[in-house]
Amino acid sequence: MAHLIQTLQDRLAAAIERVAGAEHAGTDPLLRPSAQPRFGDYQANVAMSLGKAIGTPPRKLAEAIVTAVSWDDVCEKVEVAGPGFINFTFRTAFLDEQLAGMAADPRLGVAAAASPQTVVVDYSSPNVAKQMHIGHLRSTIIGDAIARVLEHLGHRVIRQNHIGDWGTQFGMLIEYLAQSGQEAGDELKVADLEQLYRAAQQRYEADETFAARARRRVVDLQAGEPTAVKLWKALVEESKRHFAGVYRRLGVLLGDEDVRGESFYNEMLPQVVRDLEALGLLHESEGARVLYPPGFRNAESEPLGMIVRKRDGGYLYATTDLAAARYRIATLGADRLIYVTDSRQNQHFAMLFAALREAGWAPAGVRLEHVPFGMVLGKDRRPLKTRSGRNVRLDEVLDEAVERADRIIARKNPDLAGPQRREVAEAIGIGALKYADLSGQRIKDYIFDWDQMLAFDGNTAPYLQNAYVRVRSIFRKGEIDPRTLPAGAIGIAQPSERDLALRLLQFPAIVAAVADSLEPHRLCGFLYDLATAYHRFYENCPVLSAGEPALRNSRLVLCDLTARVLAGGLELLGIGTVEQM
RNA sequence: GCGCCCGUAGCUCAGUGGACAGAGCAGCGGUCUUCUAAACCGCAGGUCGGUGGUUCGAAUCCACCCGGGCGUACCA
Repeated sequence: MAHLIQTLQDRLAAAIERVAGAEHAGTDPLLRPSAQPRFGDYQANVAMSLGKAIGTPPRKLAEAIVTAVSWDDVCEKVEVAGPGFINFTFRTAFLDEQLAGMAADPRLGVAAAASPQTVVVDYSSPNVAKQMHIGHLRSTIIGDAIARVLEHLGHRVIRQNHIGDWGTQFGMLIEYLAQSGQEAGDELKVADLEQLYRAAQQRYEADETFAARARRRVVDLQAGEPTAVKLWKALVEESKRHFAGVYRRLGVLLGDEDVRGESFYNEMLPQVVRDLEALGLLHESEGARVLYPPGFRNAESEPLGMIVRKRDGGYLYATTDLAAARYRIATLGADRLIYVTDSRQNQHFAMLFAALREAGWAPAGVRLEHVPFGMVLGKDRRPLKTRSGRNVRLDEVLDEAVERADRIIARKNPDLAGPQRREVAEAIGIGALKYADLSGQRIKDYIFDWDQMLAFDGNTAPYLQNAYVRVRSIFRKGEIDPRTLPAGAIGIAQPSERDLALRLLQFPAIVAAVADSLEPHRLCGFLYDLATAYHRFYENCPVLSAGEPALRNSRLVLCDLTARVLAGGLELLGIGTVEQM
């Protein structure tokens, strides 16, 4: 079933073609929700811009568009106003019908993509042998939301957790483990990875003999020497267990099968360089092999290059990223590559994409996208750190989120206790944390503020979760199973019902917009507006005591639809709901 | 220096080239014998960093400037 915006859009396209000719058939009708109720439900602004282009007075063109096709089945009123706005007011019966269709649809009107794509989403990417910290939060949460949305739309989503499991730092870690009696083959038990890392680093800096042995271990590892490899593998395995624990708690859909670390591409690196050589794209600079994508300048305004092979023959992240992208396109069959990393890597990805195009490894049809995001700042507007200046550990952040949520629930709803309260605290705390990260424009830095993210007012997860709870509480109180409701029972009677209906019907378009823009905050904004519309409805429209059975049924269906969109929308963001809070 | 990003109410943030710029918090004032008041309603609060430009129309697009952040090859 075409959703209502699509219906209007299609009809506008037909009208424009009839009035302005086939060459303007594809013109965007500039359909928007109306700025004010007196301008109807939706407005099309196409007449002003198109009128100018084809030399017809906008008002005249608007009137021609209005009379070119019939709107009667959809709109009770179509008016031309001001300089050439076309204002549409839907027929209530049409809205009823649309809502009924949405209510009967398990996908809530969100159609699966007509031509599914293979999309690789690269996100999270923590480092082996280190605790996950606050710096991994945004990539993990935003990337997961994006992957969920694309998957829901029927795309084949391949998650890639590009963990940092390779590099010279493993020399000191291996040497440290070996010296502390860790036997190759033992399962590694490292309670605190961060501590191990620091200890190894300290030793490396203080002890020259140790450092020399550590460097030797790097060579061993690269050569596949069994002891070095075993210890390295043990480190990777322990780290993956740590990551999995954090992901489970965060409700992030990254599993072991999604882990494809830097080491995976090792054996491809020489070939990458050879192929770039063969393409004539590499130049010599101070002993390194360098690719210069056009348009990049360094501090001295000389061409800025990507080093793909160091003077000493080693490879860098640029080489690995090239190999990974090529693998994802050629082997995994990706139509779209998405990288969710902080905005500081903007230039790196711009160069990487330019290089991929230049090498012909990313054909024109493949979409390459960096999804940049800003930093997490403390209230002092400086990057968030602990008092001692260290990175804030993610598991500590999660604990604190749940603790704080638990305290709030204990205060506000003393009836809730025991394991149920714990479960609710988990959903509220983690949800609040994730939502705070998702609800603003991702490119901006955001200020990490417990009180704000856990507030039950404003654009927060608890507010949305509470709106859901309030809906569900109606069904509990009325002892009604929403599945037994007749979906077709909707009959809008009140203005606040109509506002709620229009809001609900936007859901499919919003999900599509998020999939295209990769901006989850749009979905957040929508859910917040929906919850607000529901609360107004809730104030004005008694449900259980609605009197007439038809009205009561209609409102119950509206309630259920609201609950399903709220829960479904939050689910797309990776945030859970609870029945009571 | 060059490049990228940010600048909207006291604070935290929305805002798709369209009609008088919107929320939440904080402030002031209302509304619970009635489905969770964890809510709702109202009042007050703005040279949309600045100056030009494009446009019938600019917070939104362009140029320059002012603030702030980040990047600027042998880490990732």
